[in-house]
Amino acid sequence: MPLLAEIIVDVPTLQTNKPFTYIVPEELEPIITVGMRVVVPFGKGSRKVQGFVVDIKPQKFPMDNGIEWKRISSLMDPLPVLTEELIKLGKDLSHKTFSFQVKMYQTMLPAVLRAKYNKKFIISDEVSEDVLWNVFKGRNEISWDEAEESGKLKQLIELNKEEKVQIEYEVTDKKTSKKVRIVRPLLSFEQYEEVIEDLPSNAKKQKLLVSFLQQLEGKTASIETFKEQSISTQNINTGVDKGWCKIEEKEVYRDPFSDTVFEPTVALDLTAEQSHAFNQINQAIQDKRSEVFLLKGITGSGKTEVYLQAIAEVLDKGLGALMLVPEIALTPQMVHRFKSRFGENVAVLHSGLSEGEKYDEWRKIEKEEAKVVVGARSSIFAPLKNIGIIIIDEEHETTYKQEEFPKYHARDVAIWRGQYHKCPVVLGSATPSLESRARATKQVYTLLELSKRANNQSLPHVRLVDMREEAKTGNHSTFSSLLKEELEKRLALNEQSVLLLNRRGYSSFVLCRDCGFVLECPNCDISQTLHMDTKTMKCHYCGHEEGIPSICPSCTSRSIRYYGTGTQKVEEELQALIPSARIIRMDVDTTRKKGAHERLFHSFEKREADILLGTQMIAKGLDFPNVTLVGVINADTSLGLPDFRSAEKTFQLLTQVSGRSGRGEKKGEVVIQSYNPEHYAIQYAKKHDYDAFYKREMHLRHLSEYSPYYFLIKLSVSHTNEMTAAKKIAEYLEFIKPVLSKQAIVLGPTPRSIARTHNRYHFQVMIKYKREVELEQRLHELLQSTQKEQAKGLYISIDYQPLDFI
DNA sequence: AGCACGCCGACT
DNA sequence: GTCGGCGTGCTC
Repeated sequence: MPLLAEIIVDVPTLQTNKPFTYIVPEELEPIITVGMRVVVPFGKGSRKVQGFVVDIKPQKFPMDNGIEWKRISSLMDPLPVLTEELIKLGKDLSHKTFSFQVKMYQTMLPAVLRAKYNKKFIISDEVSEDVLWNVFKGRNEISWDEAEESGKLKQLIELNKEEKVQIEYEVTDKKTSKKVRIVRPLLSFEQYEEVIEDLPSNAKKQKLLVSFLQQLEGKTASIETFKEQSISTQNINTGVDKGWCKIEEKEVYRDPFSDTVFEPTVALDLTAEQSHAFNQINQAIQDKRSEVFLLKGITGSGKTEVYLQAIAEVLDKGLGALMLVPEIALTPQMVHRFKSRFGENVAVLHSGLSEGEKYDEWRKIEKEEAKVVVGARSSIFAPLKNIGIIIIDEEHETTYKQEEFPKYHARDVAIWRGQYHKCPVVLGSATPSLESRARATKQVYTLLELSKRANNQSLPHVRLVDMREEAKTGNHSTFSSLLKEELEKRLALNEQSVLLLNRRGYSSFVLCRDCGFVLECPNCDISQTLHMDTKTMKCHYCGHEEGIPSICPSCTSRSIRYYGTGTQKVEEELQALIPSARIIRMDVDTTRKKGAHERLFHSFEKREADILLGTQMIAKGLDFPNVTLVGVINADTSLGLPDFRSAEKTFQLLTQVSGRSGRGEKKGEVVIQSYNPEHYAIQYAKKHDYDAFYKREMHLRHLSEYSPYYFLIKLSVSHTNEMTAAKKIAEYLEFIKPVLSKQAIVLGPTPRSIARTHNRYHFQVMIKYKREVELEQRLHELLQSTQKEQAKGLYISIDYQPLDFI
């Protein structure tokens, strides 16, 4: 009985976002498996496209509803690249995130497995001598691109109509494996003995070769090792000719860490708190329970050691472990700790690797050669077959939500996979997101707390500097006298300092230099953004607009102006202020090159500099024992963002960066400069009081009806014509409104902050809601019913639980 | 996405 | 009269 395969084709449109049925050719029947990539003919011209096999079933009836099935052309993989789990996950996620199923599968796989399409012309009938030589250059095929370049495209299309040449579609991928050439000895020890005896005495190189082959005792060795013995490839070739050995190709993995030595480490003794957390997690591992834990541990409390020991338990049971970090390039120390503890069993996936390196790491996981995966967001799709634990470190980080389509959140995926594998999910953070903390209060998650630092060192002492006061005393520089003094003190003591330049988002807003006032929207309680194009202040939520104030509405001062600072400028100022200081600057400019992060961090670690000056990227999980001072140059920038999470983000950032101080023997200090030192986010960060901040912020979120009390959906529309875009979004809103309950709150429609990009006008609507049973379905209907308009240049996008509003 | 079918304007 | 414009609809 013939087999049928259900296939998701690589045609990202709504109409094709479902499986298509194909006949499995007889010769493929024994090898085809669900999860493989295939090449299938698709559409009128039966052009070849890539597809994913999502189901295989026997053909029960000759042809059920009059559809004539086509046959699969070929397989692209010898083994499946997607597991049944990932196929199901991709389907669920595409629905949840309003994106196409193929796109989901493509994001799950390394980029080299993405299809590459080639169009080419093939001679199928006799052609004239002129065509053969001038168009095809003597060959019997020519690629579309080549034909286009040489200007022969028209002629070829003509020939195609005459059926003299055919157009063919080729599907390939960029997959490459790195191969090394190895030498295999072919004779026995005794036989080599004889060969040596028979060699003429002047054949020195050959003698060397034969005795080396003899030493190998039948094992293979790379050509490189022969070269080390000063045996050239040519010498080996002579050996091949004489039948002493042969050259073979062997696949090797590109190892991005090949030149790093990892000293093995053993489990450390756990503190009482750590043990308690570990036992709870371990219980879930042993019971195979899909419990979600929120591990809230202050900076330096040893969360990583708890992760490591939990993973060790998982490995003991023969299962795999998945560990997510915000961005590996920024946390080389974390990778180091994992490699040191679990050695070869660790696969690392992050954006700093080349496509080939990523593919090799991915294959190690697929072949179950590595059971511990450490990586950034997309590693949540690692093809581990039996997962025993999933950990998301720094769970509050926004990098876990992908900003492009498909807009998935790694935390949601983690929980999905945790349920599938019946394993615990651990969300770790010193400053959990309000959403997660609230879920812990409602006992959806289990809260585990680490309130003491592992080295028993107390948290650093934090001092606030009121920059308004500083200005009054005539100091208009970026550095307060206290911060300058403290920096000089560290220099004298030969201790190190970390300076944070807060540039989150660097959205422009106005701030009063005398009283710290930031202009807020009267309707939305978030700061308004400066728009130089229209010379107005705008609210990104509701579209409220007003003039740029020239006098501070709060204190009538004239010092109200645009606020922002660049790293390079600060570095120059700092160097002028303390000429003897050795400074490392870390920002997008100095870290653009591959491996630059590691190099700079390493240099700082070796004490080649006194001060590490950088943006957000220096705030995360770094552990430098010699750092005793952390300075925050401008705590306010992140407060001024037009985002209801700006206080939360500021609190998190200040807490994270403060935690970099005093991790060694010596006690740490923190100096925070601010124009708003009385702001609760800054005050609670100073006191290291997460719980108080949480209570206060939850109260405010409740009052202003934001997350976690309300969910959010963002609908955006864009068009080259401003009127069309505006009209359409209003129309779509009218379509959605009837299914909304009275509880739902609609904000907008409003033009987007950068209202026009790429000559398109953008409008958006936010819907805040608690429970809307029909909303998701209605939005899918909206996408379905607007296909014609979408084809005509109207873009519609839906962002489920967006993290930003800009 | 890409290809065919189909119904209106300027041409051998 | 036709060649070809791209609007519309479908792809196992």
